[in-house]
Amino acid sequence: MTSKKEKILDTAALLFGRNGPKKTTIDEIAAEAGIAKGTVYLSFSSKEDIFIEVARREIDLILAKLRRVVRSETTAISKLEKFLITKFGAEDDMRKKYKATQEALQESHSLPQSEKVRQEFYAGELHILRDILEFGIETGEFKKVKNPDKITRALSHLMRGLEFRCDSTDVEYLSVADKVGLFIELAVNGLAPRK
Amino acid sequence: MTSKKEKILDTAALLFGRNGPKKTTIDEIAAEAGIAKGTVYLSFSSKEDIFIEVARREIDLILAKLRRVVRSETTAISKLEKFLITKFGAEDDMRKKYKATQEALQESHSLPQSEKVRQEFYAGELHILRDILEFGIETGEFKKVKNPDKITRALSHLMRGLEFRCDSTDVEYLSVADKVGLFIELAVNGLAPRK
DNA sequence: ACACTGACTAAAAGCGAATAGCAGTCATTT
DNA sequence: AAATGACTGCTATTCGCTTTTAGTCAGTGT
Repeated sequence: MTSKKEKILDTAALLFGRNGPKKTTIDEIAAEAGIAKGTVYLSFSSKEDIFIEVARREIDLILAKLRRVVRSETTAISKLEKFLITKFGAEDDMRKKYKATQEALQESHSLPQSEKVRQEFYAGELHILRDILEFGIETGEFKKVKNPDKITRALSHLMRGLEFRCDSTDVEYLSVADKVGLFIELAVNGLAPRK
Repeated sequence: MTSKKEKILDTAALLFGRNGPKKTTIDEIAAEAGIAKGTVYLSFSSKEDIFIEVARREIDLILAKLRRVVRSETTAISKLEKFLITKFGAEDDMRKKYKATQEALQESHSLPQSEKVRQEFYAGELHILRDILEFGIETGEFKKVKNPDKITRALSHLMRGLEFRCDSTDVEYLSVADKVGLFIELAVNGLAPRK
C-alpha cells in the first residue's frame, strides 16, 4: 500500500483539481481517502501544508516533463521549440488538472507559502532555459553572451509575454505554433540583418 | 472660458487621480467644478461616459509623448530605446496620476467600455512599434521580415513581459535601463552568432 | 426661450449581526 | 500506538437594514 501520506496527497490533488483548493475541505479529503480527519493531521500540520506539497508535486511533474522533452532534442533551437510547445501546452493542463499549481502561480491573493512554490517553478524553468542557452553557445548555434543570466531572464519574460492570459482578450489567440515561431524568430535571429 | 465639458473633464481627471474613479462621485465632480449635478448630464450621458473620455484623454497624452520621443530620434534603435524608456516611465505616471487610465488598462473587473479604451491604447502602441520596425528596415538597421505584424506583436509581448508587475515579487526589480538593454540585446541582435 | 439647478427616486453599496462552514484539537476507542 | 470523530473557536457568508449615489425632472433665474 502506498503510504498514508501519499494517499492523502493523491486524494487532495484530485479534489483540488476538481473544485480548486479553496473549495476543498479537509473533511472531504479525509472522507474521500477513507480515513478520519484527525489522521490527516498525523501526516500534515495544516491544510496549507497539504496544498504546498500537492503544488510541489505537480510542479515537479511539469518541470520533469520540460526537462525530458528538452533532453530528447539534439539542437538548441529544437530544444527551445520543444520547451515552448510543452510549456504552452502545460498551461492548458494547469487550467484543467493542476488547480493547486495554478492557484500557487496566480500572483497575489494566494496563501503566503505559495509564493515559495512559485519561485521554485520559475527558478526551475529559468534553469532549463539557461541550460539550453549554454548548450547553444557550446554548439555554436548561439553566440557567446556577456550576461547569460540576464539574457535568460529576458527570454523568460518574452515567453511570459506570450503566455495565455486566461481573462483578457488583448492577447489575441495566437496558436501555440505561432507563438513558438515568433519567439524563435525574434530571440534567435533578431531584427538586425545578417550579412 | 474653456467649455463646460472641458471643465468637467479636467475636474473629473483631477478627482479620479486623487481617489480613483470608483470612489469619485458625480456630486463631488459637480461641486469641485462649481456647477450643479444636472449640468454634468447636459454634457455627458453617464458617469462611465465621463470616465471613458478622461481615460481617452490621458491615453492620448501618453501616446503623443511616445510618438514625440520616437520622432525626435534618428535611428531605429535609439527610437526603440527611447520608446521603451518612456513607456516604462509612463507606467509610473499612471500609478500616480492617471488613475482612470490605470483602471481602464487593468484587465477584467473594470467597466465594460474600458475594454475599448484599452484596445485603443494597445493599438496605438503597436502602431508606433510597427513604424519603428519599418523605419529600421528602410534604413537597413533591421532586416526585412516576412510578417511585420506578427513581429511587432512579439515585440510588444516581450515589452509586456518586462513591464512592472506592481503586485508581484517575481519580476525582480530590474532598472529601466536594464530592461531596455535586455530588450535591445535580444530583439535586435538575437542569440544566433553573427559572422 | 434657454441654461442651469438641486431636491427627489430608485437602485446599488455599505454595514453588522446572525448563521453556517471549516480548520484544527483531543479525549476516547480500537 | 494508531486512528477516530465529536467538539471548539474562528472565519466566511448571508441577509435585512441604512446610507450613498447615479441619474431625472419640475422648477428657477436670466
